[in-house]
Amino acid sequence: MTTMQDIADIAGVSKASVSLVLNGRDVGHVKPQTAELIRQTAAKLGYRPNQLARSLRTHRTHLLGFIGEQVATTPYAGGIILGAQDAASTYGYVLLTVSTDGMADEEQEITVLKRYGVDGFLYSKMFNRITDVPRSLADYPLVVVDAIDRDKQFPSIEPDEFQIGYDATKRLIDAGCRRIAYVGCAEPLIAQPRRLRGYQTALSDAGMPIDDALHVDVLNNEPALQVVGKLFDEQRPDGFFCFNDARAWYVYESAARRGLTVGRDISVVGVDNHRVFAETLAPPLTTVELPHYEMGYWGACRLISVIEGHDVDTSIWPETTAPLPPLDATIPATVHCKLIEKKSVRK
Amino acid sequence: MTTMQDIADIAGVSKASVSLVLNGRDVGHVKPQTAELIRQTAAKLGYRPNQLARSLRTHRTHLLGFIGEQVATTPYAGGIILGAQDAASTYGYVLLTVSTDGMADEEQEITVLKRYGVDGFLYSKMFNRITDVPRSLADYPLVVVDAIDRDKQFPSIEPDEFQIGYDATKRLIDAGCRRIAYVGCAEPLIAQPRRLRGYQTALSDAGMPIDDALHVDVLNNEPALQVVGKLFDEQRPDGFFCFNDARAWYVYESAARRGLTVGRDISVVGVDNHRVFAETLAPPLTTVELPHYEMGYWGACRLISVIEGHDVDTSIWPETTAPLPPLDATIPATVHCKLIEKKSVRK
DNA sequence: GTGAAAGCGCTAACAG
DNA sequence: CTGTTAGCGCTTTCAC
Repeated sequence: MTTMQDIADIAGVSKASVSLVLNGRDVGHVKPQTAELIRQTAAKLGYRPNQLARSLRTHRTHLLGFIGEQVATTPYAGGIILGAQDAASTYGYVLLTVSTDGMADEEQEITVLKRYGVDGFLYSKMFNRITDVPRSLADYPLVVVDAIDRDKQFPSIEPDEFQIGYDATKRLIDAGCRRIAYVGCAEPLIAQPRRLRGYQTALSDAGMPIDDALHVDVLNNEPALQVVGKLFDEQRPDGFFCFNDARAWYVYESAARRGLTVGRDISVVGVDNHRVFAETLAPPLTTVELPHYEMGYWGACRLISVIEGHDVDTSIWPETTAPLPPLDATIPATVHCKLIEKKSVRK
Repeated sequence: MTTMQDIADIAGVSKASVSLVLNGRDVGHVKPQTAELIRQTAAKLGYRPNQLARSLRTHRTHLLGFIGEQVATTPYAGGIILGAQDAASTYGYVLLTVSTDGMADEEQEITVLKRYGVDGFLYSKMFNRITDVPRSLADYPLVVVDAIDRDKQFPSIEPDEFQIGYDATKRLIDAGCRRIAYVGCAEPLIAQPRRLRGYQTALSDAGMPIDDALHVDVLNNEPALQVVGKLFDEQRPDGFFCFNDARAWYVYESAARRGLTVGRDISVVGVDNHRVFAETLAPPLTTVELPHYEMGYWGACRLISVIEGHDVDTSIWPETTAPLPPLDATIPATVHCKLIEKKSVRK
């Protein structure tokens, strides 16, 4: 393994010069000629910087602690991880991943990550909710992903819930639906009121009335099916926005029991975030897909920008020669969602 | 941040003694009395070892490089990651995760991981195949997960493909099926011949004939549906083992076109590894679930055992007080699969 | 038993 | 401009 000392010896210069040159801080300090010599020697010897030694000195590791959940049971955590990793990789960071799935002790995992000197944390949940960030994380740069911090102490990144409601409803309107129901969630989720407002705004924008009778919020249980059934019988909606796939299931089931065909007699758009639907029903739902990858990506960007004080470190040597993309204040706090067309909406 | 020097100063001993004690190598070197004093001082000061400094000295980081793929699109990578992390965590390691999904440059990611001094690599694929391990990894401890190394140079861990074929076929036999078809994969996959042998062995064990006419291998394309249709018409099977969910789809579709109901007229068991099925069909398949978590878990165990020469490092201080579980040669090379019962098999 | 001292590979002051 | 020096926090001989 070649060290800076080796390079210094062979090039006949000092470690210090080598360090300066290889970290791109040579201009005005090291003669271009010697700098070039150093660079060539480094390349010839196949020098690879020892990140450990560097970190020990600088107190910066370029390590991001990623704390996730439900990593094994949904593909969503994977999406977030991948997005975060792409961003991290772009800016010269790496993810130290831990999952709190089976873990009794989140704190233990946090302690371990701290031991490795992570520069900051990505604290990620699998659906948008208000969460308590462990106090042990308070001193670190941290970004909450797919959730928000109860104390609003840390920046967070969430899906654009309003837009979800708006887009889905718009799609139903475009499909020709005249009586569009909102099948929501009776639990106190962040997303619920926001999606509802999106739904209502889409209706208003289209000059359609907002009829409270078309709005039901249900839990994930037996009575839910009756409530939705009643909605079918009393209101006869021709379009449904479903808060998630569990809610979509009630709509599909109710439709089936009434001899109605989804995609012909009624149209359904739902948000796919619990994977129940995809595994249970056919044909698949027209879906508003939650932007997990994007949240991971922008979450990591924001974290890095916090860590670096909005100044990207360009001293990643020698693999990265291209300048890093600028990382500035244009990082979004909410992310739009894609609408995935399937067969459940009339053309 | 408390360092060993701080402890030494306060306890009135030397750094060396502190190091010995806190790493559990004090017996016979440090007087029990001073050892106790050191431990108490450390606890009082809330000492946390600096893993970076330790690693710089020892050339051991307790970092495992995890190289995965399809992290964002399937829940399977997540399963492997979680399993690997659980094992890692148990033995005092952490996962440094990178995914090669969108990556043009796997090598770049590898270089980065090396810079952090990972002790070894988990090289993971998302379905069992023969893979080339990047040459740049050759000098490191490495375990291939859910694949095998073409050069058989590295240990690997795979699903027990024979058992998959055997269990699935056994299930169909138990369900009363008399003519069980094998709908396989015409691509050259490792799993194909092994599952086929499992299928054949299960039939033999049950005293049933092996009829080649009941065995078709298809690609994932249009003709496949015709081949399976022909199988239905000419052989009239009453049970189907499907290589994966894509193959299961051909069976479901063919059945539907002939007015046959899965779970009543015919029974179907399949291996769920491409998620196509789950998103496309109802009712869900009776499934042989691939043991992703387990492969991750045992893969990490094997890697750690290679790294440590079958001797687990117990110097994880101070959080881990309980002795680590023994890590020995009982690590499996193949992992059994769970059979998940759904509605597609007659009782 | 215990402590002093020499580094691991790198960065950052400070001389020259 | 360039080299010397002093560590970052820890482990590990090797004297005492």
